[in-house]
Amino acid sequence: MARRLAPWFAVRQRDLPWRRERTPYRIWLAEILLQQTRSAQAAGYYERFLERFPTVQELAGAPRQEVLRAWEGLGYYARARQLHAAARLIVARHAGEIPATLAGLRALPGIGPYTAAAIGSLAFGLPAAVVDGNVVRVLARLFCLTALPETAADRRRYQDLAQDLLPRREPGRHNEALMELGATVCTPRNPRCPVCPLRAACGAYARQATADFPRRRRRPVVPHMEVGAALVVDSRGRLLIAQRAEQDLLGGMWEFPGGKQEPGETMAACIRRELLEELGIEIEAGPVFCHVDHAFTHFTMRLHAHWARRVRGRPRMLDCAGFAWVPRKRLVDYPMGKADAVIRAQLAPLTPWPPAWEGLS
DNA sequence: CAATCGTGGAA
DNA sequence: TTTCCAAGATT
Repeated sequence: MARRLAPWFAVRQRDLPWRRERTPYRIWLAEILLQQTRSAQAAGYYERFLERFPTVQELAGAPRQEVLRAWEGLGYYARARQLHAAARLIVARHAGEIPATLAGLRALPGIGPYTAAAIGSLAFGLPAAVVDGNVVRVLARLFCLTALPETAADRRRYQDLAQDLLPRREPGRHNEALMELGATVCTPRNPRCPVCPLRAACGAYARQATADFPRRRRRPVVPHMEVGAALVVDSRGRLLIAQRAEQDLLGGMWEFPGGKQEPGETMAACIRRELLEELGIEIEAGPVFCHVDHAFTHFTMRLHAHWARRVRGRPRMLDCAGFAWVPRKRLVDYPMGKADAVIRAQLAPLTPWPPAWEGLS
């Protein structure tokens, strides 16, 4: 298998930014960026991130908000927080060197079984097999495996098989080739079997049953939420934004404050309640500015942005990690999730500013 | 183990 | 239009 894969990869591999100049830091960064993320989307972030944080020392020395800003729009923001925390650990405890052992890598935040094997093999030549979604799909088809990759026991079977198939020569190259095959040939739907270098050995291809492997689990129906957000504008045209708690969804990111609508509650009442709970201020909720539909992995939401003004009280950090009154043009300095970023973008071109909502200023 | 954690592209 | 799922980790 490795003998057929290597020459194919040598010729067919894509030109990706993290394949141009390989250092442990760059390999680490690329692997974190690529977790649950397509290479086409990760590529732009990789280059901008490296330009902003060329070394682990500069990453470690940066404020967390700057790191989140470089990550804005990519999702799974815990990756950015953990990358930053790991960089600080590497500088503080490893003399700025990325650990060169699987155990050392695994001990860093954000590095699990896959990423440890990927960095270990690609950066340090360690004989560790990677098992990602691509590898599972390729192996399931090659060997007609019916094991579902979701459970730990089945996961181990894929891991053991991949380890058995790993050549001693250039294990990193082999790992990369197997993933590349899954990404470009052995795709989830409509695999390009005619050009596959492993076609002759593929059980699923022999049975003409590639669509049956790997088996998949039904995805549960996701709930829907109606969420309100307040565009609280002060007399100088500044907007009130809040920072989400570390452990929450979109942890550490900024948002227009608000929250989930309760049953039987008007959106205006929802927004008033949420700002009282989160920031301890009384507001008056005004007209709708816009709404944004957004789909997360495990729920969908419609975010309703209402104009609002502060009636009583000063903001306090009751149920948030921070707050700020920010001029409209400075909003881009604060990392936001997609839905709030859409609202922010719609605010940007508004004239006049502040908007002429009766009673605003 | 099972749930949680984002976003976007492809079919 | 809807569904699937991507170089997974953490709790």
